[in-house]
Amino acid sequence: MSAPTTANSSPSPLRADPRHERRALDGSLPTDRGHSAGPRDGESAGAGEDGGLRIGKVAARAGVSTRTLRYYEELGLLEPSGRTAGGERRYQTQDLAQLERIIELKDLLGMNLEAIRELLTSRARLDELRVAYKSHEDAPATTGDTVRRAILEEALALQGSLIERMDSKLARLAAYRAEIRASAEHCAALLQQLE
Amino acid sequence: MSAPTTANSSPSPLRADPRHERRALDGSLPTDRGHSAGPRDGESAGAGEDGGLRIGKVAARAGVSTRTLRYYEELGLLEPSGRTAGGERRYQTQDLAQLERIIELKDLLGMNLEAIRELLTSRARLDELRVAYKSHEDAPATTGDTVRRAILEEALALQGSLIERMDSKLARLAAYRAEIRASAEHCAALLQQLE
DNA sequence: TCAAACCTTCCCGTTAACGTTAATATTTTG
DNA sequence: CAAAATATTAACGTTAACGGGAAGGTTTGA
Repeated sequence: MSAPTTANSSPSPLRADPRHERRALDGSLPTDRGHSAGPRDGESAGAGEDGGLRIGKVAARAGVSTRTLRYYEELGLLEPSGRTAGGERRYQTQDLAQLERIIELKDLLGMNLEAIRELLTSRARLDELRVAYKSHEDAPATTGDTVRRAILEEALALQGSLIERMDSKLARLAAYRAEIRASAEHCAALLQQLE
Repeated sequence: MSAPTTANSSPSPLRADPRHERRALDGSLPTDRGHSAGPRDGESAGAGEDGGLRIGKVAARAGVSTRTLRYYEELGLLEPSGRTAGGERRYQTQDLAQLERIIELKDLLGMNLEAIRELLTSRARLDELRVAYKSHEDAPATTGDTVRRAILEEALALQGSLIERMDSKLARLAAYRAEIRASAEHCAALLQQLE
């Protein structure tokens, strides 16, 4: 039911990983997908070579409908990194990751899409902060420290509230589980007596 | 499609008599039964002394609307233990507990009301099973054991599936938390460096 | 090359879970 | 006991989160 291809090697969001060179939500991917003389098809038909995945493929992989993806885009939750000249959406790896997050937040925390959008906006903000942090890394300490501190503190606050939220849910879930568990053990004990 | 004439006074045939006292599950609301000399109003309004709580009070305590309570009743999720001669709903302690469960299941597990109804039906079934179990407690072991065993096994299966469900959710939630947590700690470390 | 498959943007429909209002009855309280 | 508060049923309205189809353009595989 879940995506089998769990390339779950997602690094910590705030980790300074230079490989992740994604700018802001500009989405200005070069629509020029020239046929360079290369391997013309990796292995899957639905996926463009380097242009990204088509919507149908993404939907199938994530177990949602194409309508859902377009809806998420309409709400500002998930924007494909690019489009073809003809206007087709092309999703890339980070878009898939984003979709995963959306689905997780929806299923796990039961958040509605608007709340998720806000949260993801915060998350995007964190990415921005990270970039900003890096860009101030070599600034003179006099002004740079102030900026860096502010950035980190904002990030910490964001994450703190998220964690708080999750902890609350975790605790309540655990309590509920314990309740059921106790009753189950009682049953089990009774069954034991019959042996 | 759905007939508007919802038989509101249809006692669930499968429902055990709800008058017996529940013993697990607190369901303990501040039973301010003490009307000693002092601030006399306390909560005189809304709560009948022994007839149970009126719908408005129950709704307020649970943080839902009266409409919601009636809706839950319409769906067969929550039926007040009694009614007044005039037809007003009167909720008792076990009804409040039931409402709590509904809300928990909705919020925590993100279940829809239909699924909750099924689950609660199962739970009611468990209560029945317990009653049946007790009533067979002094039956001759030849036939009694068979019945008891079947009862307990059904109960165990029900609880097992519930726990499984919760565990899955717990694990995923914990994983998600860890992810956020790691990034937060990275932030904290960076902040530390600035000191 | 060319049909099949897939995509695009509207736009209306659906379902769950209530909200809201209306017209009326009941309960509480001064 | 009468007013005020709260309740009842019934009916229609709303919102979120999509589903589904039409009319037409784009990509793709043979």
